Amino acid sequence: MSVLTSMQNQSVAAGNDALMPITVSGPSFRPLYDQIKILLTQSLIAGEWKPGEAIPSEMELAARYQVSQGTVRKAIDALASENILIRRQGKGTFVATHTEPTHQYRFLRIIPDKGNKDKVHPTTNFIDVKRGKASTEVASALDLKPGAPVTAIRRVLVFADTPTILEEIVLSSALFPNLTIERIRESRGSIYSFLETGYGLRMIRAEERLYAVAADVTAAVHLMVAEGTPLLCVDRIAFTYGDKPVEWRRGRCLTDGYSYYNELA
Amino acid sequence: MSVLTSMQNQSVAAGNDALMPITVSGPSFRPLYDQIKILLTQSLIAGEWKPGEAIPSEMELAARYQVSQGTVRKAIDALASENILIRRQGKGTFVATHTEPTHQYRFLRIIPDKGNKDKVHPTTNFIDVKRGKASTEVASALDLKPGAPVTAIRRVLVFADTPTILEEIVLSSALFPNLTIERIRESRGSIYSFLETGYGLRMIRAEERLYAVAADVTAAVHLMVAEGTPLLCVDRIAFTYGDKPVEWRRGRCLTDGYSYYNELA
DNA sequence: GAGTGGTCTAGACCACCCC
DNA sequence: GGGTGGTCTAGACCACTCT
Repeated sequence: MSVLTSMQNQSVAAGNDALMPITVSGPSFRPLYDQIKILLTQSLIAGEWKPGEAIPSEMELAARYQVSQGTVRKAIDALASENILIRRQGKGTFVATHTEPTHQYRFLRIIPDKGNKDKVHPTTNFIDVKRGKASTEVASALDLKPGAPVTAIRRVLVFADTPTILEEIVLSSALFPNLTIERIRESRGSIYSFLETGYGLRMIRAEERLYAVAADVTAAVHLMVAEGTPLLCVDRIAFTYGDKPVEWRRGRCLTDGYSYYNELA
Repeated sequence: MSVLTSMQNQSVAAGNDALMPITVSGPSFRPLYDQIKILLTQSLIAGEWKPGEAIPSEMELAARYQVSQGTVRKAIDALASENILIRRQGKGTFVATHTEPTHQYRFLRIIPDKGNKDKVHPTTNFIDVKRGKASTEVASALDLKPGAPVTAIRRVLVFADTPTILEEIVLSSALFPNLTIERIRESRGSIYSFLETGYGLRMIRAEERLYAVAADVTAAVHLMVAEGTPLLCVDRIAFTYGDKPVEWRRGRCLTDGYSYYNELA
């Protein structure tokens, strides 16, 4: 017995007068594939399928939700286009992960000015990891109370031997306990891949705001430029399932030979 | 007689031994809906349907290309997701246009820091429109010979009485003859809407590169700030149908109360 | 060969818009 | 009421992957 309400009654085989026409459709109408998309998302939140794992086949899901394969397909298509699931023909559909090399630096948009939009993978120098209280800015971004305990990571990304980005990353200490510089370092990967394996929280989406600032003393020192040098500042809020904000980040970037690349459609 | 090659033979009605199995499928396989997408794009390039107009209904197109409605649907879905076509339930499918108020500033990503991501529509002050020769940078961006004749437009976008963006827009004079400040001014709309109505060329996509610079004298004067003020520099190349680059643009933006907003997925 | 995702079809019906 | 896009189904077949 399905809990879902469909646009159509399943009166395809005519003469089925016994069935209640459930086409309430009511004030707010939700397509079936949308409801299934929500159910799938809930299973992802609940951890029924973990990052990297395969979800059940389309046929199995169709049977589970009592809908046709095509409807399941449409739900999966939507999640795949949001980079939450990954389809692989002949193999199955998988929960996306930041651990794969391909998705390692998925959110990094800084690329060299020359050289055909190829990303250059940076190396990372950690500065420190400190515990502190959330500023009002961070608190409102992460839906925390001002002053809530947070952990701040500072690091420098080095592109081809040039220190290029000074980053400050802030996470709720409640959500991510026991964050230490050693644990992050030994994970050897992106921060997101570390948070995924270490805390089971996957980032699926982010919002960024870009603006220009002059380098202060700290930035000047770490990026080895003169104080006052114009820097590209990138503020980011990253979200997990259910649009829950879990990371705040500010990167200050030396755009000398590098730039932030974006496509508009 | 269809020119298209399908994945399946239309041997649905069995016992059709006379038909040649066209399933060459060969080395490079192209889904039917992809081929139809290309045909639709060609019709758009040819100007068979102009911006703002409706294209034929899905049923008509299915009949024209000798495929099912579902296949046409998938082709249109792809074009709609690229903002090339716009679907309107109950009315039809339309060729997207920059003339509509909704799409007026589709490529503008600068929004106020406060106020929930609402775009503020700027007013425009034109500085000058000059003819000149393409620099090597512009020439390579627009696929022109270095030194080819171009027209450069300079203007300032004003947000809430604050001059915020100084823009330089470069277009091939061959493609866009007789560009004058008067014609642009009297068109009263975005540049892209003007180019669309005046020259029939529609921008469908753009690439941007962002970086930080210090304000030079010109920028300082027009944006009314001190020389050396950090500015967000946005270089853009805009493309028409067939990925043909037709506009080069550099905007220098005072990010004081405003920032460049971007979503990552 | 069995299983998975991917394509294509034909047909029924719903929601929306306009006459 | 008739047209358009939107949803949903059932079924056939293709392409890919692994065993």
